[in-house]
Amino acid sequence: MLDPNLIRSNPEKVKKGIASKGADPTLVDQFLEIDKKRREVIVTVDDLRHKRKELSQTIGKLIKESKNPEEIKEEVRKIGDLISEKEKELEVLNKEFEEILLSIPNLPHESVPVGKDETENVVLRKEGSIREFKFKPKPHWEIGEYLDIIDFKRATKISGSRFYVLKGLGAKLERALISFMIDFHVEKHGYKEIFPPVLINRASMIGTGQLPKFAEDMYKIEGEDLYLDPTAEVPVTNLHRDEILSEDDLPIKYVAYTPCFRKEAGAAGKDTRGIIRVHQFNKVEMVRFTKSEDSYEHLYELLDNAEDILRALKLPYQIKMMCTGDLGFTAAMKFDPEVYMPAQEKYVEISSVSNFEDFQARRANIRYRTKTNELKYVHTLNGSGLAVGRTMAAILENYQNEDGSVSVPEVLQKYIGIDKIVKA
RNA sequence: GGAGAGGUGGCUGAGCGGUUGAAAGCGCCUGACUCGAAAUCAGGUAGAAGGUAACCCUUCUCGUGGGUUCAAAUCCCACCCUCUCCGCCA
Repeated sequence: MLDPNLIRSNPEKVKKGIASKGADPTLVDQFLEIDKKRREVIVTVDDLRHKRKELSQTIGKLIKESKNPEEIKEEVRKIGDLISEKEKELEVLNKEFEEILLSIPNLPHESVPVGKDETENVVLRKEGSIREFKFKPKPHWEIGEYLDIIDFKRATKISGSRFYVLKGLGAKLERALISFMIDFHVEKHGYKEIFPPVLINRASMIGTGQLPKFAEDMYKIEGEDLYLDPTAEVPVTNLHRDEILSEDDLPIKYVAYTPCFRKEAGAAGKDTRGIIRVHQFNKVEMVRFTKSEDSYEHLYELLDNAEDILRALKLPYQIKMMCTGDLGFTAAMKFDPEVYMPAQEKYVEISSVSNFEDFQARRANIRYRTKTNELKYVHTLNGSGLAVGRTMAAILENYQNEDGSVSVPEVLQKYIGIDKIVKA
């Protein structure tokens, strides 16, 4: 959430910022109206409670002096009734205040290009070299079925559409990718590995910003206060919810593998073939908690960490900078590395690297104490490193051979034990 | 699931109806001593929401939510969580 004081002192700036993200700028006016009422009632309630406190203490004294306190008791009782009345009013206002604060998106960083939607994102650079095929490259789902390492039909039987089963070397390649990515980030980039739960409570979902606004894209466990993890960002960022860290602890760098579950509501008809858009996929996620002043340095480092995996796998990719309209609810700045898919001759998002500044930290109440005893909100960042299923799809397409086999990228060979996947 | 114990500040831990938002210790900050550090000594140090130009002032918070009372960390009820034992179990 945003700092309420920022909205109060600079409403025009906030309006402009959220409007550039496509949010309704009148949210700011609604906030200011509720905020004003709320503060008025707070003053009233505080005064009444102050009076009650004083009189109650007087009663204590009177009793000690064995004088009759009945008259004052009656007065305090009346004040008490008045207080409960006003408190009810305040409770409603507090709720409205909170709701509206939680529904206002983060402001874009001023250097983010203004744009209305994904068509106005900016490609910053292209990396790696696109292979020239002497034959027509096949899409990954055809390769996967031909090699009998991906089974879509049977996944439909046990679960439904947008699921897939990995078999044999396909399953092993998936495991190899997970291990490779985690080892790489731990050993080369200094992250600490986390293996979190994937059933997550509501408070955590609010902390990172999935709730209350995006409930329709999440799987909820019936009858329990639990949701299926949509990304490791949620459990890992919430590790430090309601904590006060020491400045010496920062930066904290975590890497976690989790399966991710998404309903993909509103994506009907999009990427229906293959393993690009599915309800359950694996992802290795990097999360950082930093001091407020150096989060942007960390953002570029995080982006480079994600790219490092693509470089190691020798996959061609491009870096896209998201414009304001495609930043999403929580990010202040976001880069999407996109991998090249030769069969479709297009780039596909394979990672997403964001700085949330203090937006999540305010929601999740994650602070740190500076050396001079000041309390500040941390900045949180995260980036996929990488989406495992999409990486597998990219490998199948980029490393395919004319005979239908797929070569194994060099860095994965020690994990999978062979250098080529051939039809069994 | 059953029985018992417990949830208090950054941490440990006392308090169990009325200046107790809370003893003590640790940690942290400032100062003294020191060439510097350690040790020692002195002082400071919970968070949030409001009010105020400011010094400061007020309210709320002792797991969460209700209740009793003029007044609740303290008494009562419900729930949540943690620990120990028992049962079940990959």
